[in-house]
Amino acid sequence: MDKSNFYDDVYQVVRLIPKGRVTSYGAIAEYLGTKGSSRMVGYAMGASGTAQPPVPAHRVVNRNGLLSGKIHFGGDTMEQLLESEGISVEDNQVQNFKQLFWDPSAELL
DNA sequence: TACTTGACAAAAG
DNA sequence: CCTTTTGCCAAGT
Repeated sequence: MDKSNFYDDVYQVVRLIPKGRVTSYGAIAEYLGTKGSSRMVGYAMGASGTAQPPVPAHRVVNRNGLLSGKIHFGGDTMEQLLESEGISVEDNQVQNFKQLFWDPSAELL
C-alpha cells in the first residue's frame, strides 16, 4: 500500500496488540523500520485520539513499562483500561512488564 | 526552507 | 533503579 503514512502504520500495529499485552514505542518504531523514530510513535498517538477506529494507546508504554502517556488520557484512564484487561499497574508502571511485553517484530511474525 | 516540539531510547555516572 | 545527556526523525508553524 503506497500512500501509507507514518501515523497510519503506527495505528495499524497498535491495533494488533493483543488484549492483556503491552508494547513499547521503540518496538513499534523498530517494526516499522524507523527505529530512531520511537518519539514519532508516541507523537502519532497524540493524533490517535481522533483516529478511527480508536487506537488502544493504553497498551503502548515506554521501554520501562512506565505509563508515560497516561497524562494525555486524562486522569487515570490509562491505568483503568489496563487493569480492565488484566494488567497490573502500580505507580504508573506496568507490573510484569517483561512478561506482558508484546514484540510485533517477533510475535506478529 | 528553517526552527521548534515531542506519549522515546540508549548510554553514562 | 535514578538522573542527566545525546541522538533520533517526522509534523507543525
